[in-house]
Amino acid sequence: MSSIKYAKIRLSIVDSCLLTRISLKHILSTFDIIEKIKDFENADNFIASLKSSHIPDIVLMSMDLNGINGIEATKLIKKEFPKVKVIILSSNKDKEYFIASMYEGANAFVQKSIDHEQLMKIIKAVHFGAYWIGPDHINLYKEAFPKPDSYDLQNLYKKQASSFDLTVREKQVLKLLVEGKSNSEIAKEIIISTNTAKAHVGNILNKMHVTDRVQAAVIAVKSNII
Amino acid sequence: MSSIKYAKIRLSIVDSCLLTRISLKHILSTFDIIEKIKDFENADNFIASLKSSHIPDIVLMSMDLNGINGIEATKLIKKEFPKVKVIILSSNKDKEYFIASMYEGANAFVQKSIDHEQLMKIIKAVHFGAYWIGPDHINLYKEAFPKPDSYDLQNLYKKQASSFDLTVREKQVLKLLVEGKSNSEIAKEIIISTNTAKAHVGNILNKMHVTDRVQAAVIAVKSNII
DNA sequence: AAATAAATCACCCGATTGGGTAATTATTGG
DNA sequence: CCAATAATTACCCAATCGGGTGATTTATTT
Repeated sequence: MSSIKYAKIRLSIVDSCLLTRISLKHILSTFDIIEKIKDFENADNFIASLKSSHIPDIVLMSMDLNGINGIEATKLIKKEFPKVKVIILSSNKDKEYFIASMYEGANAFVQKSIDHEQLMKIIKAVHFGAYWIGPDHINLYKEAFPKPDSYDLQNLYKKQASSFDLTVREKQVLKLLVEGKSNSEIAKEIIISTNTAKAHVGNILNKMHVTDRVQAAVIAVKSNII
Repeated sequence: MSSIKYAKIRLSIVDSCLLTRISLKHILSTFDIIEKIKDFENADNFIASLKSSHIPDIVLMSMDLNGINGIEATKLIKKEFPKVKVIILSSNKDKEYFIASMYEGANAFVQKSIDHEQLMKIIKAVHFGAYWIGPDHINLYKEAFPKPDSYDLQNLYKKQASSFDLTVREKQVLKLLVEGKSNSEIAKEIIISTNTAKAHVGNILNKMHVTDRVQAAVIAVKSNII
């Protein structure tokens, strides 16, 4: 069987609870893919250690920590040591924890309730470059990406503005309208008369099938017609 | 060494190009983790095959196909057969392809330029449940998630509405305002007088530090104060 | 050359808005 | 219990808005 060779993995563990650190270290050290494991009781110490020398491939980072928490730690780590993969371990599956962790570039968001074999698989997948998102968060993950406007590969995210057939000038006016400018302010900005600005806005409302500028602005913002 | 055991993987390949299908099938079949490989020249045939019987664990789906494309196919597959993992193979690294694929629930978005060993690793990681996002798209991935408003675990996504200190009633009015309703329509909707609606709107404008309802609506939409 | 569309401006009119000021009634937190 | 806040309404006023209708100029297309 053509088995995949994994390079040895240098691991660090950051958790405020000593017993957790000891246990995790013990059980993970039985996998000889793991080269060495260092542990830290808080993120500050861990980050300080990165600066002095030993940079691990992966860090298992608990969410609740004394000092800076797992999310902020992820941000700092990814900023200065982007090669370090971060696996967030959370006992809380609060979706906001997940979303914020992902925003900061975490490679995995893992419930502490999983067993060590699963964790090991996740560590390997992450080491290879994968992201791991638990079943509880898959929907959030999907929703994080915008829905395509069509399934035509050429027009996946074709702005709806063009489907409204707004002219160049009208898009320009719409943009100012979205900024909350009045007709006369719009007029001043692009050097036309207030009457013309008014005419443009009227045409925009017609084309967008709405009856007032607030609706036009909301649709413009929601559908990214900048 | 405590090696991870992978269950055999049933694979399908969907690509319009016969040569690609043959070559891929040939090279992947040298990995005996792969149980059997079926191939299809378009997504319609593949999806039809799912309905008749043989459901694979993973499908390698080309983006450009005759008939429905890889993205739409992903949508249909995930809707009816959510257990099937979809790996999108694209020769084009257009970010819109990536984003749309991810929205539809693809498990990996892979450039066709990778080699078979890497592909195999990705297949394994995906089979376990991981997501794989290539280095070209990591930034897009990060940006897909909203930035936290703070690093306090209790207030990661505290809506800015509360920083505007809008009352419950005001938020209710703001919501209707965002829908493009006039003061009198708002009044009818929540059964208050037009004067009261007007007063609420005035207070909202003050609290949000804007001078007209369009700006309030735009800020509300952009900052998710629904 | 003719037709079409985009951009420009004017004038009218009734409805709506935003900014004040002021007052009444809960409700709630010290 | 008292002060503060929220929610309610009224009235006034100037400015703005949205809906018409109509007209001119300049490109672009046919």
